[in-house]
Amino acid sequence: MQLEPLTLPRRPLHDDLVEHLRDLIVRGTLAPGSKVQEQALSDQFQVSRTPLREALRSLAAEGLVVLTPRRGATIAEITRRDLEEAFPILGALEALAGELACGNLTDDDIARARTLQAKLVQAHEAGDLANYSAANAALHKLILQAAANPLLSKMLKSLDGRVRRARYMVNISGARWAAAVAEHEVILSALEARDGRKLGQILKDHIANKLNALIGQIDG
Amino acid sequence: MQLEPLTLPRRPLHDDLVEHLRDLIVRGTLAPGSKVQEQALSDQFQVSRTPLREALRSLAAEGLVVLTPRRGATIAEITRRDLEEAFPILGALEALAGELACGNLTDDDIARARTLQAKLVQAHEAGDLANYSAANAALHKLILQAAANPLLSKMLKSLDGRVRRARYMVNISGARWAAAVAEHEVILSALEARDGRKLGQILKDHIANKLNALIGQIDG
DNA sequence: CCTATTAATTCTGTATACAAAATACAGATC
DNA sequence: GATCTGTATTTTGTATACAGAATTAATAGG
Repeated sequence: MQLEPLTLPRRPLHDDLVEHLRDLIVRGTLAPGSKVQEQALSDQFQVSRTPLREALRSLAAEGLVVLTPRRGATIAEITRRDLEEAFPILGALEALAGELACGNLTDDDIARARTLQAKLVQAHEAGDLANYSAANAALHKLILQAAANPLLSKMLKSLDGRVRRARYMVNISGARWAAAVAEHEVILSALEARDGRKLGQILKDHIANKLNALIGQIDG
Repeated sequence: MQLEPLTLPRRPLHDDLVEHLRDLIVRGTLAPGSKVQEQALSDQFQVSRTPLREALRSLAAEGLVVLTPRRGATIAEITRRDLEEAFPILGALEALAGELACGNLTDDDIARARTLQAKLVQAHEAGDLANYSAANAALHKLILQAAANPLLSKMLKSLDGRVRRARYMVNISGARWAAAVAEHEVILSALEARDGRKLGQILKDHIANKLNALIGQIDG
């Protein structure tokens, strides 16, 4: 008899390092622009430089660290220009995800989306940012799953990692929050109508508005 | 007096390896699905395993190789499903590039584009695939430069690497070639009109047609 | 006291070494 | 003859070692 693979927890060290470091970077613990001393970090994590260097290469591919030959690694800065470059791409890909999702959405998906939207509104009214973010993330995940394009999911996740750091730096304004909730209502209606083109356009605008809100806070 | 950095040619080995390996993979010399023995490859390139492994990590991030823990690296397969996932993304991003480009195109850019289009038509009539491809690539590059979004350029380059391998496997049909030339004429007219929305839509369709042509050849 | 040059130190890039896991192989058992 | 089990070999994962470049400290000269 054949047992299930059972996913034994034996994972390479550098994979753990990638996840841990990504978390530290996205959360801002490792500050943008700061130099990464390989020796220091590998000492701190109790590993040798070899797996650490491999992890840094992965993170460099994601754009979270910058590798300069013979000069080592630094945590990638996140400039206004970076955001202005990333957000239109994010918008285009979210729009694509929306369009693709509309072709696959089941009635059950839409019902779940409506439930999440209710939670989102409720969290907003309660001023509960944590639950709002959770519902928001769940909605995005639902759309991505319906889009059924793993490569698209992966690319969006990577892009999101780049810009998420900026959101950790600023706190959402009351006006922007209310506007976002309103936009989500429109998103839901397009979703329920399975109107791919409209959903795509709305998601694109939604992302563009996010960028403007962010930029307004980062520098006048 | 301070001399310019002068871009000394001292590049890390793994960067060279990345480029060389990418070339071998894209051209099909390293066949999809084949296992990559670290020792064997590092012996062949006369380097140690350390830089080779770092190069493999970079290529894994690009999606050209697949790393399985404790089981090593294999050259990524390129399935019909992979193409069906990658092309819509390629289309969305090319469309975005077109839209962005329209906002920045100078008269000189448009003049150069028209010249390239003429070369493209000429090469097609002469049956000169090499020059056609060159003109085609130059046109794409022109649009990307006008789009002025380095991140977008980088992502498109990476995506292109994924699908380019498939194009090395099949040869373009006469009908598809003629259609592509016709589509390029429409692209040019949208570009001359600086009609971003239209250009985006056309580029998207153009990519979708490419996918269909490819799929038709890979399997019926 | 400041600048320029040089020496010392630190850090990266690469090679090698070793441990553990995976694979291949051989013999044993049914 | 096929399958299972234990051993040998190969291969990956990680650590350490060493050479050379980059940075910093130190010293000499103005």
